Amino acid sequence: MARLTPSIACNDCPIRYRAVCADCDADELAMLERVKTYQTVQAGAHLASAGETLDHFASIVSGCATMSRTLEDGRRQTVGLLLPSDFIGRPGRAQSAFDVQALGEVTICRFERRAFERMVRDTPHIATRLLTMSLDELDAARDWAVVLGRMTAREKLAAFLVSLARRQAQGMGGRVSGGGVTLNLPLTREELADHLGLTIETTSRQMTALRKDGLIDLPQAREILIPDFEALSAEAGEDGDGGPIV
Amino acid sequence: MARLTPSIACNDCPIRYRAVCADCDADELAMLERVKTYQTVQAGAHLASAGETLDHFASIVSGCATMSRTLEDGRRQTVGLLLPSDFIGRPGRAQSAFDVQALGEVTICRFERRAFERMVRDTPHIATRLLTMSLDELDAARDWAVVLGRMTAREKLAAFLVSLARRQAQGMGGRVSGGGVTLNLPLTREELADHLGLTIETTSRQMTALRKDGLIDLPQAREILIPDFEALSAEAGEDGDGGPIV
DNA sequence: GTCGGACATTGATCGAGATCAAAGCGCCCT
DNA sequence: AGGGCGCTTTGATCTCGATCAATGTCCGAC
Repeated sequence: MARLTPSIACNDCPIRYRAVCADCDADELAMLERVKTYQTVQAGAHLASAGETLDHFASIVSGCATMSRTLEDGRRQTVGLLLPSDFIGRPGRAQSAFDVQALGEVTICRFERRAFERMVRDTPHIATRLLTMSLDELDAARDWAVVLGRMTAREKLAAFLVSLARRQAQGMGGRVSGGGVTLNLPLTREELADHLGLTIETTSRQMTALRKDGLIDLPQAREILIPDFEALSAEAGEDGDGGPIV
Repeated sequence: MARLTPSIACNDCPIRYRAVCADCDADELAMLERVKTYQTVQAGAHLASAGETLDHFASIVSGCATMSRTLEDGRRQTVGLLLPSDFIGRPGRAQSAFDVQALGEVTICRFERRAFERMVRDTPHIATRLLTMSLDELDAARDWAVVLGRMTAREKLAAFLVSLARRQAQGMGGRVSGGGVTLNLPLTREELADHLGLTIETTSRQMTALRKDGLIDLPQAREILIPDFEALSAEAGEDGDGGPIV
């Protein structure tokens, strides 16, 4: 499975700015500092809509958002989960290809479009970084296509929990202790189902099945404890190449 | 659905080099011309294997290849179809994330890795172009995830045929005449099934169903005639935003 | 020609997940 | 406390696509 690379993000957001700019002149980013604005939106708010023209880029500071498409008859598929430090917007594209919707309260850091693109143009290594980020997302999207196309409901759920655990551990949003991992599930069962390409009922049933089989514990519906990370990874059909959680 | 942008490709390959380099100094690409080599491989040949370290990039000159992953138990999912002018390899990544396999006889144009990356580094607008290409692929991968996650077998097949028709028309590999479109299907039913996330039997049955419903004609198993492109698009759940075939 | 093998179609049956329906559980509000 | 609402779980049944099995078609080798 793909590993994600640190995103472009702001200096005093609690994010991985240094990683981006270790080899970057402070001056080159000063411009961004001048135009950035913080914004906090409530659960359900649309950060972008498919086809909408955006005048800004953003990175997620806190909270969680989904990228999804809804078909005319109401079927919805989530194509990506955005966590803190993830980037919203596509350099060179004014239009969003998918809906981006806040799950809970979300704080983003916005950059005015023109300023951001000027910086990209004038700072070659930022362009390289953006390319790397895009390729990571591409790998992740294709990995997920394999899950959607060929895995069973149980495997889909296990694969999602494993990947979320890895990302939360990476972003320090989760706790790892003695082989056990605690996950805060930022999605409702419905949002989860939309990501897995399942119905809410099947998702709930598989969650119960994993619990009964001792692979996860559910102190609360939205809090998941993984006692044996390796065991859950095995359910996701991983042969171990995904690496440990930390 | 996503529109693809012309790829990086070689000068005298019958591809869209000019589009790439309209604003490019001939000198900047001369280096590539010196290191490029053509290679023709037979059906089934692996152009890359997941995890394998690649010392080159390539673009497809003729023929067709798939990007896929095979699970340990043999389940396979194709995550992308590579047609002439499509690019193989990921700048900045030495390893391939997926298997790339030739479907029929395939000719590629190879660029030595180091030379290519040097050119990317020294030619900012090439980096921008690569970013654009990656974002196109990202859109395409996410679009396909929606198909895999939420569409019925019939819709999946229709969606694939429509997108293949668009790409072949774009690449002049297909003929458009009086509303009717002829497609050369470069895939066997099995390869098609692996792309659609279905079995070979279901794929075949849906093909027959579309034929019986007059949406396609099948003079031969691998030749598909689309009498009414709009009608087939509608089967794919498109509301018309995908645009016409030409 | 006809043999053999790869590819494709069709039929019969099965089963995972969808659908329809009903509780159960938190939690806020009055 | 009790009512209402959103989220979750569980149960009963149905259906689409998978699976198992057979047959058909094309094409190249001999």
